[in-house]
Amino acid sequence: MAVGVPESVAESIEAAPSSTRREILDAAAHCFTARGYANTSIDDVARSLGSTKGRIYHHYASKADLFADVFKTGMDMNYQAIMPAFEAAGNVEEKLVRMARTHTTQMIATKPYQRAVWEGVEMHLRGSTTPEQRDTLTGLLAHRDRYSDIFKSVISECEKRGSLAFDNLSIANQVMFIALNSPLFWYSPRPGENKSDIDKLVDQVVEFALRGLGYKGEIKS
Amino acid sequence: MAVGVPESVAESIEAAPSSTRREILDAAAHCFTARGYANTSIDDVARSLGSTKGRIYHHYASKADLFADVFKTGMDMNYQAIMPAFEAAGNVEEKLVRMARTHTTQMIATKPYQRAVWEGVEMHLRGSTTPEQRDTLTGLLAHRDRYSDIFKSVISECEKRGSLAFDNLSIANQVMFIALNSPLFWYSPRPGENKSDIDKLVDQVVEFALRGLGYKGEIKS
DNA sequence: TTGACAACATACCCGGTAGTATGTTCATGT
DNA sequence: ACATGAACATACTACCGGGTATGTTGTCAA
Repeated sequence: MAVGVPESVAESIEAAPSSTRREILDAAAHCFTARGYANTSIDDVARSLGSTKGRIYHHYASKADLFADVFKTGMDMNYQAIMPAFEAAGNVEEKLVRMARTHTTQMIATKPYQRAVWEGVEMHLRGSTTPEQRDTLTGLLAHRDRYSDIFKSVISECEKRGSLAFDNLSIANQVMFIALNSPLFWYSPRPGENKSDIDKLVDQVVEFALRGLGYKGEIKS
Repeated sequence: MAVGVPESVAESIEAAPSSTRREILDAAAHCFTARGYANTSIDDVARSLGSTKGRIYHHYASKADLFADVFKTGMDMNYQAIMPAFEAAGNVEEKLVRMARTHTTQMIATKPYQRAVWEGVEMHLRGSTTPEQRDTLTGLLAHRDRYSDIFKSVISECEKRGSLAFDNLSIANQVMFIALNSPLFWYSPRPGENKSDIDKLVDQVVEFALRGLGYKGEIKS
């Protein structure tokens, strides 16, 4: 299996949303992470914007649509963050390390969006209420699966070259992602924290994940 | 810091609930994991029992109380599963391996309860609505923190002895737990699956987690 | 036999929330 | 100047779900 970016991925990454939509998205992402999707009312999002429902329903047909846009925006940000690391020169191991670091850094930098993505995945594992929501979520999940497959292919290459060691590729990929995503559940910004502090956190997480995959090499860049 | 079981832990582990309460708990745990706490109505739980609200509200004062009992029951099951591994003879490394295997096996065996525990932790990270709920959850979380501390102390011992290597103890513990808990998010029982299949899954997860902590020794028992 | 209580079922209330229907304001093209 | 539509705000409806108030049934002790 060749390591390549599916065309469908690049095509489905959309341009940055308009300023007002972005404002709504930011507020929605924060509310969703703060209270969860089900416990967040549209009025909550509107209140945190200093406006009313009308504004949101003017731009989104339903609460589910708003959530879907948060989800997709979060995933798009991940693609854009990861692609340079994926396309850069160097051997597969260096590529994996860079991708892992970028991904984890991204989880911290855009945490509200990424928690929405996480909750979206959980909602899909259950059965979302209406069939239409189901279809929308399935499309979004396919988007995420392609993202996951990019990592999967890189990991598989490394394993073939003997720089990683694990039993089952899918399980290894799953556990790795959960480890890399773990800051979503225990990180919250400290006052007076700088980029170097975050880099140290990322280093620890990435080292854990790659060691878990059986990596023996150096990780610090 | 000596490795020991706080007395408060042993005391707060309660006897198995009565048969009818256990029946309600099982149904509630399944509904909560299937649809999430917020999306699960008391009527849903009652319907899955073939009865009505009245039965549940006769045993529990509120939805929050029902959830709290699911949470506590799940944690109690964890304690009871882990204790033999914790108190058994052998060096700290063997103890850690056995505890990790037991914990992960437990995540799979009692998945509905453990997902409720997970959601309870997330609910606590956010701000649960009423102050009373908040207090109840805080008490439950303390229960869970003590459980986490048992692992933490064992890990710390191993690190002092040089059999583990990581930067920050708390972060290492967090990421390890999330890795060990990961089957909660990707495992679902297959038809015709036997204990040996599950053991293999557990082996992979535990190997990932301990390698992530810097463990170099053997893991298979 | 009966009183009392546990273990439910039934019927109802009511607050919150998604969604809608209808203003209102302002900018822009003609 | 005026029409038009985008971008909201306001007011309202309908429903769902947590919680309660009130039956109903069986059991068991005295």
